[in-house]
Amino acid sequence: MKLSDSYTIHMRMAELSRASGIPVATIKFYLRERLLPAGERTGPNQARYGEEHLRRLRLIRGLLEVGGLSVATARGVIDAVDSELPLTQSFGVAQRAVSATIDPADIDPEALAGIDRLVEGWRVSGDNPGRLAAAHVLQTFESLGQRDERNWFSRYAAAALLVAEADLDQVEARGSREDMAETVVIGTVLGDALFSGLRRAAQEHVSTLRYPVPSEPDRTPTRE
Amino acid sequence: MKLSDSYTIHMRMAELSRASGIPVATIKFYLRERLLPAGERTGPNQARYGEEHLRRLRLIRGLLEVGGLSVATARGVIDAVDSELPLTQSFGVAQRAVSATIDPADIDPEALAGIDRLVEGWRVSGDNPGRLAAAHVLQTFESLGQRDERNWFSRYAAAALLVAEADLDQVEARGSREDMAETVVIGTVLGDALFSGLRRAAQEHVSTLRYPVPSEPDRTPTRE
DNA sequence: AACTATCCGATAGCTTCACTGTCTATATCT
DNA sequence: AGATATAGACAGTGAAGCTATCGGATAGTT
Repeated sequence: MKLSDSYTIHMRMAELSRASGIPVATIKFYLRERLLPAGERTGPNQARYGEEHLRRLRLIRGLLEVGGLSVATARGVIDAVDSELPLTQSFGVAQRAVSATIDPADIDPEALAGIDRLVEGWRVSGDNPGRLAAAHVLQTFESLGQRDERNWFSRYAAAALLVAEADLDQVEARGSREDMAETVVIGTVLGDALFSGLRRAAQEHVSTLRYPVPSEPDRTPTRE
Repeated sequence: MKLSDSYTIHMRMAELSRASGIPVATIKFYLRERLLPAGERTGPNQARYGEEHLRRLRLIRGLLEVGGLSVATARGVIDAVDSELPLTQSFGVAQRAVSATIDPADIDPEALAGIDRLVEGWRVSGDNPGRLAAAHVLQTFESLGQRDERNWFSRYAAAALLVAEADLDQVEARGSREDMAETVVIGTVLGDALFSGLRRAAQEHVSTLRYPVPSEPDRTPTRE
């Protein structure tokens, strides 16, 4: 059992389960749902799994757990990684996957115009899912009486541009098309989560800087 | 119908439903779940609802639909708005609400250290939910073989700082404590969604700039 | 006062989702 | 040979977010 970790060329179901920490029944479920490709058949009711299945399982868990995707959505994303699509289309698929499908009809045209003003000069197509999603959020903000003070929203746009540039740089740093496609998908799905986490950490930081807690006996600058 | 919009001091259930676009059964459900406060009682089985209920319903739908919160989580967030907590604590509640509760035990200490390196110099407490969430994402990135190229992650951190400053500015621009608390909560929950949308629009923009589509007969710079 | 529409609150039911468990006929390990 | 494991089919489970129905009371109209 110790051995198998070093050269996991072939695994049977039980070992794949142990190695991934995912119950057998769940792996079978992912197989049924075509999230995980079938193993290499060695008989009518036998199959072997390899390193790639382990890797794929980690991707699946990442998309579901961290990215919060549904199984159906994750399948779409995974298909995009596997397909031979050009990179730009991989972006599109990944973006559509993480965006809730919004009917452009029930978005206030004024909110849409508001977003377009924010991203003035950007080359964004009309049906970009991010644009629609952002307009939907803007509409919600406004219906809740949150007005845009001190360029709140345009500072979001500026930050989003920085992140998008970082994303593209990261993608370019990968070698093959497959690696790039994988980075596009992982980056699109997990990047949202990473940013959210960092943003919340930054909120505490900025908040502590601006409103120091007076009573506390001089906290240390960082954690714990 | 047109009239009632102007002075909706008192509404009965049916009108609240019509005005909000939410089915009566669903409103009752929200009442049961204590997302929506009970109306003003006028008898043992009668109640009136006002402007504030309409407003609250919009908040609920925003949290659930746009923010993707669960009903249970939304209740926590709403309680935070209603409570008399100091602002700093409202942030904490809102942050905890949007972050999946992560057991610090099953986060690789190295991933945690990785995040701490990214946010070097920030005043972030050890149990900040964003810090843990970010570490979890980092760990997932690494398990998927995504290495940090060209300062990918630290550029996220820089952008997060920009956004957090914008957030705090927006909060300060509100007048009363209640308004500030509300902005904290709405901003924390919906801000994630707004950023994600803008990021995806920015991705298309940057991607189009870097890899212009050659065949297309010279697209116009912006939408449709 | 009668009649109809609506209300509240309780409870049960529905649908989707992501698993989880059971079963059978085979296959593999020892 | 006999214990254990496997693929695949299928039924079951539990949570979540509504949705529908009912009984008794009230509101508004006539």
